[in-house]
Amino acid sequence: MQDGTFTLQGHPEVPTRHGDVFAADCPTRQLLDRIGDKWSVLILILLGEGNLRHNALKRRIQGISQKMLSQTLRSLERDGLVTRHVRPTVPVEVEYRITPLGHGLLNALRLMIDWAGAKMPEVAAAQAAYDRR
Amino acid sequence: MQDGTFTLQGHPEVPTRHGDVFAADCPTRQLLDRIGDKWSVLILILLGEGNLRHNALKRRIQGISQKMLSQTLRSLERDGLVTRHVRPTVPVEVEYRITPLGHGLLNALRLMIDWAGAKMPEVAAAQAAYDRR
DNA sequence: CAGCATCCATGACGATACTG
DNA sequence: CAGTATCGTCATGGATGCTG
Repeated sequence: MQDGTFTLQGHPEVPTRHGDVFAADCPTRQLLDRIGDKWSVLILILLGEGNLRHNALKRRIQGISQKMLSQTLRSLERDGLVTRHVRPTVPVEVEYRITPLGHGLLNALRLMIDWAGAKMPEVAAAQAAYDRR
Repeated sequence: MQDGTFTLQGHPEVPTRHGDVFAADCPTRQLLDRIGDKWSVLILILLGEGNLRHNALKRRIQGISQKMLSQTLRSLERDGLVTRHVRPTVPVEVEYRITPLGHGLLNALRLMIDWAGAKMPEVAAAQAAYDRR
């Protein structure tokens, strides 16, 4: 395990040897840099349910601009999380599919997504309490 | 479950009723808005290992500015994920602790963090392949 | 030690217009 | 239909200096 890497398997004991660097190349930070944006996870979730074409995605994700959809899809494709399939009809038909790697990520996100659904109200309550002091 | 909420428990079947809105108030999006920033998760991980004072955190997280550390800690405190404890010594001593809510989130992130450690190299490889075409 | 205030650079994102 | 190009706006975050 290189410096700046941590896996957080156990708990307190064995501080997982992240030296004291917690470097920018820490994988968790790299991942968050990619999926921490406004649309990536949403797109992954939708593609996890089935292949979709550009416009279908656009319709499902209300509020996304055409530019951000393209940009995010490219980024996901570049990261090997989705693939792009063109059928040379007229006009062209482009379908996006999630890759096994992308599906693995989606699985890893599942707990987080469920936690959000269950606990964000508590977070909102904490915020309200904080703000009202 | 309100519109725009999804939990992704099962899989394809039962598309989890997110209408077609996928609204901005979807809890996952809200959560990502908060932890998708540059430092929140890192701080949570460190505090998950034990209480730490301001400067201790600063030393552990190389590269964080004083401003961002303060700002992120406030945000986490506001969200009920960490608490701030002041000892009125001279000079003051401020310790930050993770809350049960924060610990729950950390648990929910564990899979994601582990995935990052295991699979980010694959992502990097995919990127390299994409860029070299 | 802990932390706020200020200034500034960068980039994320949205709106709009145009192309194969 | 599936994009690219361009422009403007705004938020994020870094650097610096000051305070109790």
